[in-house]
Amino acid sequence: MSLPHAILTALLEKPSSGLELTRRFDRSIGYFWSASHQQIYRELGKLEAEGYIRALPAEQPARGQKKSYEVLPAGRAELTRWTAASQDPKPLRDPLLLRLRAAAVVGTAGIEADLRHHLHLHRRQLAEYEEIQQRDFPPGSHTPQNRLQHLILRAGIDLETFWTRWLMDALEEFERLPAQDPPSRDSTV
Amino acid sequence: MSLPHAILTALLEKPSSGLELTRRFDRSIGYFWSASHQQIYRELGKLEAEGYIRALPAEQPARGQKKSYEVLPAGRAELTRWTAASQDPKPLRDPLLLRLRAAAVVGTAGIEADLRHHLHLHRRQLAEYEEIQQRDFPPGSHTPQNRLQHLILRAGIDLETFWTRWLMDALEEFERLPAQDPPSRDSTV
DNA sequence: CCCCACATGTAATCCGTTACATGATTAT
DNA sequence: ATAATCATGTAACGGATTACATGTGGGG
Repeated sequence: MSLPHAILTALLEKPSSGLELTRRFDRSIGYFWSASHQQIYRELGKLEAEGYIRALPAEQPARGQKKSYEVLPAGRAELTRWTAASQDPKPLRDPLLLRLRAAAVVGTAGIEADLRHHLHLHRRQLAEYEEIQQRDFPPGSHTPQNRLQHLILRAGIDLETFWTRWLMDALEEFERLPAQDPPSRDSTV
Repeated sequence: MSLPHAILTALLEKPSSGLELTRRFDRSIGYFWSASHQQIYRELGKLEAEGYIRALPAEQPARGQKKSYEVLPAGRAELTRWTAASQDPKPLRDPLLLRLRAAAVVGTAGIEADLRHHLHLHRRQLAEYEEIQQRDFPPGSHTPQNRLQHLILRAGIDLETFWTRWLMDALEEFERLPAQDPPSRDSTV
């Protein structure tokens, strides 16, 4: 149940139309909560029906016309409630680690190239975060709001740093590994 | 599309019944790909229908009776194919970071206790991983298979280490923060 | 005999993804 | 006029979660 609250947060920061939200979910907020435009439009409809947001009164009927939304008091209250409520962290779910585990059983053929690909993408993301850090959080800029935002960004930076290092480790391990492909302790195949 | 492959991997390691798989998904494999028993039973049905696995012939008809499965050659082939195929990493999705961002808008009241709770859980998970490391990967035990498994475990350890550190950082930040709750630059509420 | 744990499932709902549809505006 | 682009949606599907249902076997 996070998407509606992500949208409420974005709309509080700045009232927007569906497409503008979609754009913003490709940057800032999307760095840790992505969403497609279909999800966003559907959710905007629900939020409006529940009385959490409303369309800005600019008299646009329907399709093809821009339609901006703003948060109503009930929406802000709901977001406040959700922010303060306790939630358990979800267990980790990572396809790449799963694939490595599978590779330990059926052989590592082909996986190395993909590790390189992942490494490339994580490096790029890390560079993007570091650019943002230099631009938006120069040393000595700390209002309370800034501190929180910077804390969030640092999580992103540290996570990408972890993945980058771990993937380099993994690739090193693979180079040292005998290139044998299927361990095949199971010879029935 | 990872669950069926997680199940195939688990069944290759050891033929099992649905409940046994559920148990194993609460430990080892579940550390990076969790699944409920409902998901597992449904998926076992599909995998059997597709000819990837079969029930071990022990003549059990239906409900209440144990029913074990083993992987067929087609299943192993499919797992091999999937392991080698390239996949893009999914963008990060983390409700806690989202909540912090929301807190920067509607106030940080109540969130600190939950950060402590998360910290506790991550510390516990880290301790569990480290125990496994000492038990299963003592220094000097490196068959190729072991190296891969250890690599995967190290990812878990490093991730939990990251979260533990980051949460301690965050809590420190909160203590330094003025205890004001709603920044409320928006006074229309 | 009854209850509980073991074991296997079904049903309803929600969320996310993919593909497609439609209207309005602007440039050529 | 027409094509491209902006903008808002619909429909269909599949995976995950939650709640519930059903049957077996053993201990008290």
